[in-house]
Amino acid sequence: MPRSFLVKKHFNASKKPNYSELEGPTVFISPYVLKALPVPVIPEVLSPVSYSPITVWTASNLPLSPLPSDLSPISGYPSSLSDTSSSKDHSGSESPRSDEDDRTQSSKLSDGEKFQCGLCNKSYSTYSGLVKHKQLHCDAQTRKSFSCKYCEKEYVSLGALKMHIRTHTLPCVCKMCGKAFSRPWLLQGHIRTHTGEKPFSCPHCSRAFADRSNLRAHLQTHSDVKKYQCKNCSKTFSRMSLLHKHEESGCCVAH
DNA sequence: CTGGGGACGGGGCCC
DNA sequence: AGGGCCCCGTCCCCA
Repeated sequence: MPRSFLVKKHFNASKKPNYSELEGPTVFISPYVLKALPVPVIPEVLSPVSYSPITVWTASNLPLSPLPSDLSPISGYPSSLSDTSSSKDHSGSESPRSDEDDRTQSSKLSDGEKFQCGLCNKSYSTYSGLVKHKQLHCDAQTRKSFSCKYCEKEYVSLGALKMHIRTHTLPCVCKMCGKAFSRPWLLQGHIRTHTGEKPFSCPHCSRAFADRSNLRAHLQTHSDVKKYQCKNCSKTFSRMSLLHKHEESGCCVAH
């Protein structure tokens, strides 16, 4: 499954966004453009978008700290522990349990890791580490998700939601054509379409590409056995889209 | 119709 | 915690 589809899409994905209709803070990030253009550049600091007070979670109203009392696992636990949380957080996938179960499970473990998440069994040396984990992952999961106010997408973590919201606000604007992008590096890639810069060269031929993904796809054309293979006829393709076309056309085997 | 290139989206990882 | 980058992917267009 493509990672882009880890979230539900409720709109026609084939439509490209109408950038001009989307509003939000803008930031111009390309030093190249800054140097090249006589146009006045106003680098605005990317600030949180002000959202209307509705019930869905957004980047600005997420219950980061403290959690609502009905969600907070804090009661009954020491609050003065330093935050020396253990290894990186990891989203669990087990079946949800109640908050009370969580508190019961968040009990003392071994010497190094004393607090355990009741949902994914991940352990932390401090209670605050456990709280941070639960806020960003497991509590979010048991509460379904963080929902975007601009669309109906849902995310299991705050960071993912924040990143997604940028796809609505599109804060990175090309000074040459006005096109807007969600992330600075997307804008940088776009600027190469203006400058003609192609920093990604094929080691097998003289071609160069502005986009690393396009080079990767191109490299497939040099391979005898390509990455995407038809299950029916074993024919291989350089791109998944070509494989899909092949399969949809009926392949060479009757279904 | 097929294969390939161009442009771009988005989640995850790393610093 | 946030930004940059990587990787994987899609869509559109054209030869």
